[in-house]
Amino acid sequence: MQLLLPARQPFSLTSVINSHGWIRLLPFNEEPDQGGLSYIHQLSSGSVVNLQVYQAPGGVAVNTSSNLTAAEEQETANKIKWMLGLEQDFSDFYAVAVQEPKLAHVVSKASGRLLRSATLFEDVVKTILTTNTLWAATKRMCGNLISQFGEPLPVDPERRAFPTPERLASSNESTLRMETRLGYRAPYVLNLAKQVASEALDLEALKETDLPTAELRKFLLKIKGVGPYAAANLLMLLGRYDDIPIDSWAFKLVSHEWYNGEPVGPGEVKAHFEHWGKWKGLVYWMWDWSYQG
DNA sequence: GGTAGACCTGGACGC
DNA sequence: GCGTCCAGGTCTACC
Repeated sequence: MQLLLPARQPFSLTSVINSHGWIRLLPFNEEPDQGGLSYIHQLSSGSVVNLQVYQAPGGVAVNTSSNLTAAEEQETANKIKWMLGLEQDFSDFYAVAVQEPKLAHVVSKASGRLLRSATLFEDVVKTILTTNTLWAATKRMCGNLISQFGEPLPVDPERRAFPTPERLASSNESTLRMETRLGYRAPYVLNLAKQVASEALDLEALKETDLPTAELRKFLLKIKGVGPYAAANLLMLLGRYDDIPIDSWAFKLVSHEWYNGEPVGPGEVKAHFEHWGKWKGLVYWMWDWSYQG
């Protein structure tokens, strides 16, 4: 079956897909032939579906691998709206970005939306998996989590959904450490899964919270395994752009852009984006860096 | 609040 | 093939 979902204009599915590396982490997949994406998702009913998303006039078309009940259809629509930021308004950002040549592409490509997972739990776990490691290892760890704990897609059991907090909470640190190869991150992921599964931690509520960004950042920093970089990354995914996810790559970019390759620290990175105010994180993310490493 | 060392994996490199 | 070094953020202990 197919759902048609409107998007606040301007909207570009290609820009969302290319917004960062999430598209290369399972259970996302690119659908290069048709310029879309697919995502294996376990609905709250327990059903596992393949959601194929394509650009359509005024928004996106979502093809599902099986027929959905009315409740499942509504849940799917809500998830896709969140994942693609269909209702996000970037007109204020475009108004300031158009004045900066390094951001000219943002307006012409309708960029700004960042690809999100269906649940904040999945995004927090994936963010933890990006820390202190190389991208190839992040992909491997994420793939291991899904292959070992994710529910299979009935029509193609090789493809699986991201594991639920309940499923991961029923695992143990040794398995996550040694078999899933999460290393020292294993207790962080297990602890997070247990907190979410027991409802001691309601991550989904953070999607709608009106907490000031500083308070939200403090909240995220209380999660074991989430430090300054991970918190800033998650704030970006939550639509809060007044913090910059500063990692070692940020130092290289800023060093090359403004310091002729000389070593820089967090202070220099922040200094170059401070005047962008509430948009500084997005400006950093969308900046037209010529440095490729 | 700031700093040092440990954590863990895998790629690069030298032998 | 083996051993060593290094990169990559966060945690804890300590000052």
